[in-house]
Amino acid sequence: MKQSQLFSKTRKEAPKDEVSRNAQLLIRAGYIHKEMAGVYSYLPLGLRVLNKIGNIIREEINAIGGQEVFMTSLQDKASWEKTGRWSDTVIDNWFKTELKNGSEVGLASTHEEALVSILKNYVQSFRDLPFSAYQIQTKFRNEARAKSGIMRGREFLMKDLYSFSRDIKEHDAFYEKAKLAYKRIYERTGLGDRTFITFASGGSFSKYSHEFQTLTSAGEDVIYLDKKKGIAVNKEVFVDEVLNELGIKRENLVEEKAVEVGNIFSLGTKFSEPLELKFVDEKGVKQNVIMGCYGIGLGRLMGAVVEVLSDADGIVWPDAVAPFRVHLIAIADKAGKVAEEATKLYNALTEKGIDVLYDDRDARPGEKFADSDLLGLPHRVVLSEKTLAEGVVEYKPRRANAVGERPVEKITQAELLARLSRNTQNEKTC
RNA sequence: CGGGGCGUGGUGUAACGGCUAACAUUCCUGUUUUGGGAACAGGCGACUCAGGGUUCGAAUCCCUGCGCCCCGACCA
Repeated sequence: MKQSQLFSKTRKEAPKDEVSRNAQLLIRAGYIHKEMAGVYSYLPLGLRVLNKIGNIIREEINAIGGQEVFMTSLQDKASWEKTGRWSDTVIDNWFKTELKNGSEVGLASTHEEALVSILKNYVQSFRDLPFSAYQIQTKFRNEARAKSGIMRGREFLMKDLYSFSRDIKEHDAFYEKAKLAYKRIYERTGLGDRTFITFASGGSFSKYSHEFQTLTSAGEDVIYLDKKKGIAVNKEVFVDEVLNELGIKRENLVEEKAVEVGNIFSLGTKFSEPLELKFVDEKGVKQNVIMGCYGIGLGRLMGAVVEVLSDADGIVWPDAVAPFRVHLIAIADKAGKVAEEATKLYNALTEKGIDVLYDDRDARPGEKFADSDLLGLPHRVVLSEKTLAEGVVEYKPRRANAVGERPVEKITQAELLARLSRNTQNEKTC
């Protein structure tokens, strides 16, 4: 992509009403647009990040057998009444609206009812189980107070996975697989070393649910982390009884602020029973299906990455989620030779399947570098009269640096290509 | 939903109740310039969130509504 064509623009100042770091940086860098409180549009750069995150999630969920579906946002009142969740006192953040004929519909905040209703047509026998389905879809939640930029909105993309098992043993096995898939997702999106599985309150069916909490001061949750064991306890279940049960010692815990970037939950028969999702077992006996649900908010995950991976100059995207991997910057000369060479390199990289944002704008170097830091693409390559004369390119990784520190390497184009393709391979195997 | 704060060009700010609402930035034109947000010249862009009221006169004071932000509660 040539930056001169990009539908986006950077700005020096963030809107004054935007306080959260993630929204400030993402707006300044032109990734998102705020439509109203808690409601954000994604511009081309932001959408690319969202799609990369979505695809990582897809790969990992597909790998444990999840099948992708796409359900509706408009929800039928009847099935929600059966589970007792239509009431505004039970779910206080409903968005509801009306059809022309006067009947009420809801805007989905989650999809247990919807998917179970579908499955009644497809699950009859023990032979139809186990299986799991997921989607990446817009959720609507009428939050009393939106905040934290894209980390807590009223409309947001969520990956929601639902599992359907014959018995608890089968459910538990899948639940453990889901845990591992989640772990890989956070590793691949760059949050691995500061994201911890966290025990949180469960429900009527299981004592605990598990959250994935990423340490950041921007988070809303308080957790108690055992760094050695790599597990944590949410404040909501932080009592001696729980600690004893989990074999965690109070003195090994540190209190941390964190953001919940994922949640997995054993549902038991909470939904299958009222909605009558049953199957006939080997003995011909009708049984309720055992369910689990597993959520990840894509925008929240993206916001968390920005919160955690950014510095004074801007965002520092990990390779796997950056909108483009390479930022190619041409510092133009009068003769136009640099632009010519940069275009060639841009084409060469693009042909190799490497995402490049090519800053071909007629702007001064300072502006280009400042924009580049703000956008946060992981690999910066600079071409100028100087580098042309030396037969090299300048390479600088966009990692968090000390203020004023700008380490630069001079390498040949061949070496650059080799490095970038090496990184691609690492990505695939990790 | 309780408490507090705030609404002025795209963005950030200014303006005693009193001239044509100012400055910076962005944007446009031109000259010059090209390694960390260049300089100069010219220009576009706001009936000051909406509606009412007070006043000779309102961005400014008062009322109502709407919106935004913060703290708290909530987050199935």
